[in-house]
Amino acid sequence: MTLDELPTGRILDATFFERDTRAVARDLLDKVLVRELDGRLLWGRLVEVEAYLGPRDLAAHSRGGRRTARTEVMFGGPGHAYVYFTYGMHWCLNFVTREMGMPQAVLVRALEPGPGVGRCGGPGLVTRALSIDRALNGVPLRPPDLYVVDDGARQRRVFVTPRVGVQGTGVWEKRLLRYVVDSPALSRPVRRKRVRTL
DNA sequence: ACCGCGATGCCCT
DNA sequence: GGGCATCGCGGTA
Repeated sequence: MTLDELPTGRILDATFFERDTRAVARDLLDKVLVRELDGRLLWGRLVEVEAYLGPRDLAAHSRGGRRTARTEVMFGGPGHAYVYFTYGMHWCLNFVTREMGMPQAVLVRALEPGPGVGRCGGPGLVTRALSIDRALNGVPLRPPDLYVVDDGARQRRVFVTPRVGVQGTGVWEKRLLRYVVDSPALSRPVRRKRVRTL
């Protein structure tokens, strides 16, 4: 087996995503995100994600049950991509979780990049490296565009921290909803003092 | 190491 | 008009 072979295995389907969002986030770590584009395969191993818990989560786009053109795909059921634009230049990729009508999601923050894939140490870098933009908003997480594979790799120890860039939301900015495994590809390194094991 | 800030455009209880 | 689930650079140390 060569290093540039795509890891193969079971593709995670909607039943995987139709669960507690924190459990989905944790279980996604060390799975492989695959992007197919013009017959090319771009992939990376998930090492950093965040859970966004819907209407009551003041840091979520769907806080207060906001249902707008932007948030609409989060209401559409599990196993779809939610892609949004921020800071005038970055796209961010999420996986929609929970049953239809429950607007929750997991934000993809970092990957260990596969061969030929650029740095993925941050949500804007992930989408740039994998050519993900608004064209993928709402697509189902299955071939031929975008999907997640369980290649059987054993999951490393999981750490939890507060979410990045979440401020001014009271208790929500302290909650441990960022899930990481210790990897050089993280957007911010695991610092023992600020991290708990899950 | 940390901190500040500019870029840039979309969203909007 | 104000804020934003970001990034990279430049300054100070």
